[in-house]
Amino acid sequence: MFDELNTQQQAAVSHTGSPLLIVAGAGTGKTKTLVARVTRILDDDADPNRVMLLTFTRRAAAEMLGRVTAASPSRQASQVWGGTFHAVANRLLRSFGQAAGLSSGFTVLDNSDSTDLMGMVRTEHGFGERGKRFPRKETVAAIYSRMVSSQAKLTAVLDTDYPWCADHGDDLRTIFTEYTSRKRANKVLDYDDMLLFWRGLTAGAVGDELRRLFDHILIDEYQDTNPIQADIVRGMCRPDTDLCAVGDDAQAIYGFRAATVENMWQFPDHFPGATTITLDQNYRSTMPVLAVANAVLAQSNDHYDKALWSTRTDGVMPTLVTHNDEGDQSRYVSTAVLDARERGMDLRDQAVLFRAGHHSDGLELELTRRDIPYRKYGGLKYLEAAHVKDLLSLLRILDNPADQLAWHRVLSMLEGVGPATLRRLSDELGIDRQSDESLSLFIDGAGRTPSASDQQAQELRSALSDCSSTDTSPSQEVDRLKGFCSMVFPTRYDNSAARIADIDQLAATAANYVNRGRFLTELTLDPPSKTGERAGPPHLDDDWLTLSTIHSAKGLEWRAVHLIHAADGNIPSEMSLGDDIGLGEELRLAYVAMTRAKDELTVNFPLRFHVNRRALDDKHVYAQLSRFVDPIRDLFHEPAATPVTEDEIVGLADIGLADEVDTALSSLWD
DNA sequence: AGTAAAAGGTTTTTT
DNA sequence: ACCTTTTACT
Repeated sequence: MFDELNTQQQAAVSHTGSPLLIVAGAGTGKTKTLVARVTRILDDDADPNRVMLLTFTRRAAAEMLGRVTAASPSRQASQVWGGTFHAVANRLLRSFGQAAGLSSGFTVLDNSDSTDLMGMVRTEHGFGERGKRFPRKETVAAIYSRMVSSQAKLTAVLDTDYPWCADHGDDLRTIFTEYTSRKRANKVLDYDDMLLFWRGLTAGAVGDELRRLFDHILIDEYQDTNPIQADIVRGMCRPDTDLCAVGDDAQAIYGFRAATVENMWQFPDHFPGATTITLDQNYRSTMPVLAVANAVLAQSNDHYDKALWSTRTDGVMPTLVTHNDEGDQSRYVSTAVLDARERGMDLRDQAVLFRAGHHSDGLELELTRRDIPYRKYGGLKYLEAAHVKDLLSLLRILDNPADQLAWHRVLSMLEGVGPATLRRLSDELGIDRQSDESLSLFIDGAGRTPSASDQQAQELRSALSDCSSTDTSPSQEVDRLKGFCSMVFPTRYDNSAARIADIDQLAATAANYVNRGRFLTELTLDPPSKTGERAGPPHLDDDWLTLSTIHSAKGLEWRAVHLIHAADGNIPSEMSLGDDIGLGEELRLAYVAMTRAKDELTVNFPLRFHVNRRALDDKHVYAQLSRFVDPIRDLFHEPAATPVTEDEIVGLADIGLADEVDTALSSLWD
């Protein structure tokens, strides 16, 4: 493995004796180098349990460790502490949390949970009541999170990022105070808490103990860490800890989450004596693709002294295609994907990338019509679907009866329970007082539920009873609770059958776990990405096209990349036009998207797009090509706009059918 | 009074 | 698809 590396990569792998920063441009073999370095460390007889590999997603960690194992299973790479900052934080807090006054049975709140809790507090304090404008709960939660993770004062955050909320500083303070104490009382932690508590532990009494746990710490995607994460890294290092961080400042795209490239730039200051090694030979893409990517980056105000180069000087010019509207774009891309497959590129060698989750809506319809299997990453998560949250809330009250948020959600599922009844029930069950008795009280019949829901309440009580009294596995519990869901879903949701089917899928996922709490935590820290609904069960198709937001595509590569909706306002997003910092990030996003392509890059741009998301009306605007692409059009091949021919629509029987049906219908009243 | 049904308006990116 | 607001029922 070592022999296959270039000189710089080899240096990065074998370096010892001081902290190491690897500055690795896109496609320069960063993963390969990290894998080789972990391998080398284990071959040097390190105890795998004393090696920590922090990555941006759990998938990345699993993949890297898998590759270490593949070379030689005896290395026991699975023992390495691999995962995201949050996943490792969770693991450490379960064992050491007591030192910080944390109950080991805490529940983790995901984003929408914390937003809901924020909303609960907001409503209870009567903010935003009729007439008075007040930031929405999403905004309140976003302000809070930005404040916490950037470690800035509330007033500073309001000034720079939320000037229109500046008037509500005092009310926000009230909400934040209450939100925090509510979290503690409910024994729940939000994402930010996990990092804060980890950092707190390193600074506290058990700090030395923590620092003794690991001899080797490796961190991937260091440019996308926030100040707290940088503190954690410093806090986990002894003077002799072997530290290695890898990053690329040109690919920093998580500024909205308070990540800062300062962490990379200050690495030599934070870790005196640090060595820096730069990787700049790109092994991924052809020169024509890199020429475009480099030209995008060169437009930045920031100075990136990296021009990627490759020995792959052959290759086709990237293509820039202008379409009339989104429909044309969807049809063109679908056809292009199939054409590429005919030329020998499997669907799995191709990806469609876009700025925002909903940008693929139209394309997904077209792919479904043509029976092209796909998987979508990023965008709306399966876990965020209301009915899935319903079921998870049921599991959560079993796991942590102090979880007020989960109780509220569960009780509201009952017919006839609105805000008023909910308040009364909470009182009768002691939910607002975080009584651990709430669950047993409820099971034993406490809490006067409305008569309209007698049957439902009875089923709920008995289901909860079955799941809490006997020694049941998570999947059995999901299965048992499904009965209650089937009673409640039909009145609550439109397509209840499909939603109940989703519960089955959840039961299947649960089958991999023996412990309910663990199941819940892993699900929130590493949510399964939603697959296209028509793509079928994941394992039936062995070849599928990837649809992904640019953010979720980080670190991945495909032979062919189709970038869609490259209009100004989408890339860069119009939300980010306010300041140079935002704009810079959008530019890097475009750069990340383009550097995912190995052989073929196509940039698509629909001239006309609907103002309203669901395109229910015909309101539209004419868009301009992305400002990042327009100045460098000469680096692209631009085919003459070819209208989609009728041939390409063959097989789409419903085109004519819709007219037929409409005619038949109107004949009823004409 | 309190809940349910209907209408209206909104969504960047994610651990 | 979802959340909030409005209106209509009990």
